[in-house]
Amino acid sequence: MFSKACKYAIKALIYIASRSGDGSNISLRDIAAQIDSPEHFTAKIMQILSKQGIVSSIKGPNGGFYIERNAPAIPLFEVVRAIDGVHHLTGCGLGLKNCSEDQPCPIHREFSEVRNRLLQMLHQSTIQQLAGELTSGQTVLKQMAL
Amino acid sequence: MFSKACKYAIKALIYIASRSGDGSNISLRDIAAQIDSPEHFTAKIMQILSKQGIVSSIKGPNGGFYIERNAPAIPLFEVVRAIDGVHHLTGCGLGLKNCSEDQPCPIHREFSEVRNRLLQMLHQSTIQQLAGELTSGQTVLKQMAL
DNA sequence: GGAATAAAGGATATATTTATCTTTAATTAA
DNA sequence: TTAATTAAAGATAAATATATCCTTTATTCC
Repeated sequence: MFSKACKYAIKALIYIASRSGDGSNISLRDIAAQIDSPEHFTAKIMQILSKQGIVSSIKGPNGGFYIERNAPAIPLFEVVRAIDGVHHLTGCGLGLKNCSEDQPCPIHREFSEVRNRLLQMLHQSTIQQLAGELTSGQTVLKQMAL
Repeated sequence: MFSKACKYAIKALIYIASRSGDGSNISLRDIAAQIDSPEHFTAKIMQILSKQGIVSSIKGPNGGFYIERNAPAIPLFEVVRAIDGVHHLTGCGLGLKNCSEDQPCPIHREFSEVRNRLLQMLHQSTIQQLAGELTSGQTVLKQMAL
């Protein structure tokens, strides 16, 4: 559904949000350790998120990434859009160039319904809300390896 | 959502089903032309579908692929399973190894709901039903290029 | 100013997916 | 039996996604 890069991005942002607000910055190393991701690859993803203004960063000692406490909530949709783009969220399920009500692909109707659900979910769920559930221990970002 | 290979598979099967039943076999070249796919890549996909018993084939002149007219309906789920596997339909949305109600990832609940919808859709929609809609002109398998 | 820290950026490597090319095997028809 | 046709199979290439490594830039602390 989401690329690995996008999964890392979502997890990283939730972790940062769960630790941000007290003025401390979260280092890449910390992020990668907490979400169980390859550090350098995660760095690339953070750079994209940073350029897009989804996350802020500071260089140097005690530097790292952060999200302003009173920043507007970030819908998951924004993250997916930044990393995976919107095509797979809006394009034809079977890859037709101009699939529409007018000239629908064989799964147009059925697929639209499912994907509208997904879009609705991505717009409703925010990083901050999910970070809250992480902080309260209702959810986890990684698990023991087998 | 689906890999390119899977999209080709779905389109190919719908086309074959829409033309099968009168005893004629559909050649690879015909399929690739009708669904606008790379012929040799499509061949690989058809080989997988053939090995899995989802489609039948005959070599030689007048040979090709076919689906028995009175064969049991093929749910889309079977096709996706054969080509993309089930992991992305059942695994954790964020890639956790043992995501569950017990130890849920941050998007577990929201994602499960969406994906159950998708699974429901994949189980309900069948190649034969979609082929019928193609035959009756309600849907199309390809469109003019830009 | 110099050393240490941490993100940014660039270059490269690996893995996977997608695509193409060539050969082989099976079948048909003449 | 030979030639033609078509799927199957194997090998290779190209494109993309994932991952790693090295250098540069900004900042902090001493």
